[in-house]
Amino acid sequence: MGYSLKNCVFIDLPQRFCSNQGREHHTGIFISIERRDGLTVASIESTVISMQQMKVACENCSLHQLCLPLHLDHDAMAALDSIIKRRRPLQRGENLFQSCDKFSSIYAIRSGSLKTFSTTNDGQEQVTGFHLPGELIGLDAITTEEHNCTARALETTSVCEIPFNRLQDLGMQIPGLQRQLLRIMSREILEDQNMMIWLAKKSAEERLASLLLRISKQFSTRSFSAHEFNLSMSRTDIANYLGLAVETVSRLFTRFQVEGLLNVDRKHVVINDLDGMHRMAHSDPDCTQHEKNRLS
Amino acid sequence: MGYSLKNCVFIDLPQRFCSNQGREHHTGIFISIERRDGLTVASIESTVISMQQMKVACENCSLHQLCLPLHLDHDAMAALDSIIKRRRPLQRGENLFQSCDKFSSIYAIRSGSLKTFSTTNDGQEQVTGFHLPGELIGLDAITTEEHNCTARALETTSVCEIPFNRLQDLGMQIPGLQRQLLRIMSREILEDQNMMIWLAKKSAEERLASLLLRISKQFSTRSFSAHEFNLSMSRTDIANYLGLAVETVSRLFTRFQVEGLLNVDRKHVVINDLDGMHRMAHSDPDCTQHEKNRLS
DNA sequence: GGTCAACCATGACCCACATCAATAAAGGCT
DNA sequence: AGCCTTTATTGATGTGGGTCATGGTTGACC
Repeated sequence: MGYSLKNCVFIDLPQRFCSNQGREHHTGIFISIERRDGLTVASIESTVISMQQMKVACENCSLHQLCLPLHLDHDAMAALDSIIKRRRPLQRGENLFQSCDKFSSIYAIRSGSLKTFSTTNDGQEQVTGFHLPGELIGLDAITTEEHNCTARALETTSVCEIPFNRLQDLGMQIPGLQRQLLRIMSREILEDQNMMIWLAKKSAEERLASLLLRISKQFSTRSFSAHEFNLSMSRTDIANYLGLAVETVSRLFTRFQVEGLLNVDRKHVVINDLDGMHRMAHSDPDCTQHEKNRLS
Repeated sequence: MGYSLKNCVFIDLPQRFCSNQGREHHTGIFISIERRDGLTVASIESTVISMQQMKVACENCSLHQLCLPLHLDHDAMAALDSIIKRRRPLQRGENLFQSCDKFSSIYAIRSGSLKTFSTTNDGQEQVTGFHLPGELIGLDAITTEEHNCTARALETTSVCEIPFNRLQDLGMQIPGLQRQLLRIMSREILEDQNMMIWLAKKSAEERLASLLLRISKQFSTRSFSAHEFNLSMSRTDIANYLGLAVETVSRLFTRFQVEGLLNVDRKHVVINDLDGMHRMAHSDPDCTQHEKNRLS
């Protein structure tokens, strides 16, 4: 396993390392070195510097093509930047927002990962998604003006908070921003519908294979390895998300391993046979019909 | 069973009755009389008149509170009205749009009903939704600029076509329109996520009971009976939507009948025991957590 | 180092629902 | 009316994956 500096990313200083815990815009810089698979293997705390010096701006953010893919000029970018609140990172298990919280902002994930889940009235949880850097979450709360699910950090996670009202105001000024928002929400609808298809039609092995392929693809679009990564979520979360029992997920992992498709050691996954996984999934959930037509 | 004139609605003249089939804005008026349950029991063709005389305008439309619930002044409403294309009604089985069609418009359903379904790459269909008057469809195509599912009429169905680009232009002028669009899309995300919960967690009987309750609620918000209605979709569509086998759906209908919850004769459904149905569903899929908190 | 709590793996058993098959009823077409 | 296709119902049988139970790891904390 090789370590590479190209995967060195800048994230906010976790609160426990932070000298001024009280302030919302805390200062400090925390450099973490990530392995190709996204696991943080080392982290260095720098001299504490001011937020201004740090310049964690959308303009410099390697993810802005993912979260709001727009060609904005310097001024528009600065305007967008000015409304974004950067909060202290969440610890594993902390909630970004909870079901029934008043809706005021949407959030762009900068580093780490979260799960979103809602609770049915008979008390059971249903995981509705796993979210990686570059994704926007909280969009489902716009209608109700209250959050309908809880977002919980799966590891140390840092997000940009984007106040929705101010974003709306900005949308009247920056051409294309509104449309981009609609586009992102449209994509989310599409993804949820794809998810409905799996849940209604796919067998357990197809579901797990599809999920692993999707994670693999997400890592590779973020220029990590598509073959080797660490799952940040537990077996229980995976099972819940896929509508299966934990035991089934466990058995499937070992079966995939026996069949030589992958190696798995707890959270660490190495996919040996991507083609075989595709055959196992029997359909790529992220490859839409029109993409397929284009390819063929 | 009583017939009531309050349920008499105006719909477009089906093409086969229409004297000038070629033109997009055909002329003619077709009055259908509906029973409380929404079934068309009689229909009368009037003298052919011009579209201008007919004045099917948003302002007069009984559904505009459902499809774009906004308080617009006369001018804004007229502007909205001017971009809407009213096309000839679809016959049962006709497609409004198909997967891979270029996306240019969203559609508001005026009368009738449609199903949307997508096709997985191994050829099987998955019904992603049933849609009633007042709903907007086609929103999932904004990202890809191509439709990702097919919308097919379940009965004679009339829609308003809303060109998306012109709607976007209008959004820059009419305050609140953009936000309303976001709100509608947000609601769709929410509904899809609820659907994911059923599919992952609910038993067959819970799924069917939930669906029937949802349909009942939809009818009642459109001021039809919540107890008695006609299903416009086939058993196959229901089974497909719920991720079950047709046989299972059929058996469940008879079981619900034996248990005295409802009477069913082919497409005609009378719910005798709404409370019992709620108990059977064991959770109301449309009642979100925050609504529940408010109620308790 | 010891204890406790999560988390994960694996075997034995069983049931809800799919699948297969046969029949019946309804609707469309000539 | 008669024919044919589609749609719905019902029964018999099989199985995928849920449930229950046990034991093994790992990591946090004292």
